[in-house]
Amino acid sequence: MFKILSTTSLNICIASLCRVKNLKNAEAVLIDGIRVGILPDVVTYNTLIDGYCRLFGIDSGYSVLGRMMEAGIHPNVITYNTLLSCASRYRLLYQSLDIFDEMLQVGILPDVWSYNILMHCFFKVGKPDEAYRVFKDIFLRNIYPSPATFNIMFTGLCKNWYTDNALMLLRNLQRNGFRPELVTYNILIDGLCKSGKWRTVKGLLKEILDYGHIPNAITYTTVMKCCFKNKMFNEGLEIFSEMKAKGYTFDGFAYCTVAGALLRTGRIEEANQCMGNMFRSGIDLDMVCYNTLINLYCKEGKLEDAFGLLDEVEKMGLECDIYTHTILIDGLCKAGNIQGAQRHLKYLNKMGFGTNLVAFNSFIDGLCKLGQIEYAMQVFESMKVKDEFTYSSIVQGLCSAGRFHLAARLLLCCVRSGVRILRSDKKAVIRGLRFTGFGPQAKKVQSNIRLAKLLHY
DNA sequence: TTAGGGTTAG
Repeated sequence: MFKILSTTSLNICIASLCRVKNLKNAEAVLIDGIRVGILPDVVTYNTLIDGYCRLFGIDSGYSVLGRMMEAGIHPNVITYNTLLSCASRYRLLYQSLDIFDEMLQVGILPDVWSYNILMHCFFKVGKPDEAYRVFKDIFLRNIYPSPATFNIMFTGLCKNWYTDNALMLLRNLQRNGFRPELVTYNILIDGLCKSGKWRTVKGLLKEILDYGHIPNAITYTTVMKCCFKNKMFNEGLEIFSEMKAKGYTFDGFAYCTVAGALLRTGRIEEANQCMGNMFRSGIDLDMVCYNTLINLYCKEGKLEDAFGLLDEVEKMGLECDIYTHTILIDGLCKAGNIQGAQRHLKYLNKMGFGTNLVAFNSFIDGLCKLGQIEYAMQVFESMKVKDEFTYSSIVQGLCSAGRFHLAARLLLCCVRSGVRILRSDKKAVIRGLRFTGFGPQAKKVQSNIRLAKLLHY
């Protein structure tokens, strides 16, 4: 057992308990310490504030701050940054701004971390312009930026689809002597991959080497996923082999990327082999690995195994997430078990996951494929948010039911709102209208779609 | 105290 001899050892002990979310014991250690004359300091309380914030949210963090003040210990910049990062984690922008103000009011000067966290928060809530203002503010106030300042900026720009701006910023900074870290390149490569800018990615991969960086497991996984996305399957699998040879498959990331791509393209047997290799490699499996395994069982039609694994995972104390449940709902729909899927959708809601577009899309698709178009339409109309998947399933469902006019209306509505459609959906509607004797209408739909597309692009 | 890769639907 760890012996508490000083405030430092008290802090180390409390920090390790907070890390494993054991706040009860952390509090007990604090009381024991005080009893034997080892008094807590600002580090002790900052650690506790972080622990409470992570487990129970910002309000409980503030109540620890109250206790801290009662104990006569003054908060410092780290105390406020901890509260700030908690607010940012929950995307509470206005609370973040309040904390920033409060910090100034109590006479604590925000440091580069405070600005970094605030900038990150603006990006998270989809306000890149405001984030950029914070970024500029750092320089205007003569605060020395940290490497994270730039990386948060690049991540935010890429995640908000401003990859061109991110690249321009990189070039500007480089002209002023900025030397990008490997992390910076990984962020940009991921953003560019997701925007389909494969040629620029290739250029950056060369540049990494010019700077003397060695691409790591993250670089490889990012590029491998990009290959799969661009239907460059063999190239992706070659990268996977290279990763194995280099010892970069020490966790589940690469295996799950490969298995996910194989499952999406119907290569079930190969996905099975890939997951088997992951198992045999003896790496620690996390929730994403289990989700991929559950997905594999569902795709193989082994629903019992999928639910059995769900039970096992829960018994192990791992927390199932929105992916787990969506995979299961899709599995149930594909197996024709609509009632089961409906039950699971309700369960999802009960568990506080909120409405999930992907799960509802799976449900609508399941209903359409089973010919329950009336029910599918009811669900469709009740959905506030719809995307290309929702429209695609319902249009195909309506076509299968011979309701081509309604399918055409929805298809047009979809294109007019800027949502892209599959060529197969358009084909099904046009062909259906023609074959049922509505040739002129089919032509009109075709030209309307063309016009809507022109107006949008 | 902040930043990078993997898992869901047509």
